[in-house]
Amino acid sequence: MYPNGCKVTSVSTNLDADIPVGRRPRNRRGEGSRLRQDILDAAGEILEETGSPDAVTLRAIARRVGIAAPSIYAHFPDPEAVLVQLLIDGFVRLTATVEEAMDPLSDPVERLLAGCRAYLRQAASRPQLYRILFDHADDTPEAGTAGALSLAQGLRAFEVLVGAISDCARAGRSVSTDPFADATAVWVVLHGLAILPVSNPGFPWPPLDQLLTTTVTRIARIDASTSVNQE
Amino acid sequence: MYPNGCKVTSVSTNLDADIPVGRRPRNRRGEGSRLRQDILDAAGEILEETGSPDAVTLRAIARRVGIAAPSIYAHFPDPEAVLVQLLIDGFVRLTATVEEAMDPLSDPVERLLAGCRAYLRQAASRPQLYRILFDHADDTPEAGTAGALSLAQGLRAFEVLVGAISDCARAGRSVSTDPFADATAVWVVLHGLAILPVSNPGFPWPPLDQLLTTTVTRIARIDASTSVNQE
DNA sequence: TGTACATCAGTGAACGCGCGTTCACTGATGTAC
DNA sequence: TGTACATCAGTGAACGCGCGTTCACTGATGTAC
Repeated sequence: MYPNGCKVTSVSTNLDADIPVGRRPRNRRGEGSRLRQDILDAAGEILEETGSPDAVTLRAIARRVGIAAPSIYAHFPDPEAVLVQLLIDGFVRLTATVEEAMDPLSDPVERLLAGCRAYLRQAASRPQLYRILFDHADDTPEAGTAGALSLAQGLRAFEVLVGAISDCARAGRSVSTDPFADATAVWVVLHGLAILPVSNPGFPWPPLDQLLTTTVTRIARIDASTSVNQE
Repeated sequence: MYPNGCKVTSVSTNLDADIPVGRRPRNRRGEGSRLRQDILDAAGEILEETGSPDAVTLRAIARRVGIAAPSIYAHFPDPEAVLVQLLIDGFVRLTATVEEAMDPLSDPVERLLAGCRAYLRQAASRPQLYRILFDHADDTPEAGTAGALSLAQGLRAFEVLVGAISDCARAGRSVSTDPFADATAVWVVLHGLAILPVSNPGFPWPPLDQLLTTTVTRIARIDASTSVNQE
């Protein structure tokens, strides 16, 4: 929140309800864009704490960052734009994490499973953001900007998944005859595993990593004898 | 909206912005509880149209039903209670639909698949309600009341699913050794299939019913030769 | 090296809006006599 | 059969709140001379 590490020495008189604790030290000249990242961080925190995009208001962000609400207009045209940027960043991070996890591996089965695990790890790191990434219908206000990009990003990541299953089949490790349909099923499982344990913590979940491995292995029709992490 | 079928003859002067179109004819004595259902119906419509529980406000409901906002207090203590009732009803309907679809069938594989199809059909009939049923984290305000009930209802429906897979195994139609874990995986798939096609209509989905059948068959380890709807 | 000044980064007061909630009320419906 | 009256089903005005957005402003930072 205070990236330059300054302590706020003078205690705020706190007359304005919008600025409850201390005040953020102003940025040096040319460092105004730091506030932009602080705004995004604060918005992300609010989103994870409340789980509701509607709670990400200009004034809530301003309170958290320690600035006056109108200061946000210097960096974003309106609160919707903050949310859109949050979604875009989330999508980019998700696909980047999956690709980085798969890239260094050569064994096709391990590549597939590593990508799936990375997907769930990234989703779990910001569960509410992940949920909103996929749950909003496409006709939602933010779909115009973020929706188009998310589809493009998602399709790119999806091709990696299809490729991984194709590689398994080519290597004789899978008997899949329709890698695209099987990749779709894998994605469906990933989404369910990313959402349900978060929203239903009271359910007696079996070990999730084993559930993932077993299920993906069966869906992608990977020969049990050739895989390491078998049930 | 006008359950007794009366037409509103006098056009409202529309001075109050909360009552834009006509006015609802008042109920006869003893029929006050009709308004309760009208309120729930209106709230459900708002939820499906906006996709946001925050949009289900007292005043939005009142506008849609054609009453003054305070009239709702005669039937619900606050807007949260309307939403909670909506979620409870949704959960009851979901589990009832699944059980009704499975009940008349004797073949264990067909029972399992029919239950899964009924689950998706019911979810698709009110996609936003379904989403909110499962997506809200348990620490959300409405979790106190609806969360507990939803867990109980959900576990009951889940036992039906576990039983169906066990039946398949007992009948020699499945080689599943862990029906509980397999039922969990099937639920994960059902949730993904209920959510993703709605939120990502732009994705090139393969035929969903075939995707469901294939995936559930593989997860529950049902022998391909004994099942009818095989790929 | 000192000083006037432009600019950058952000402030504070104000507005109108929709919201939840309260309160006293109204007028049609049914009932007791 | 007629009439006074209790009750039911809902109204309308008002309040305080948090919100998005606007506007004129301020004061520290750096720069030109």
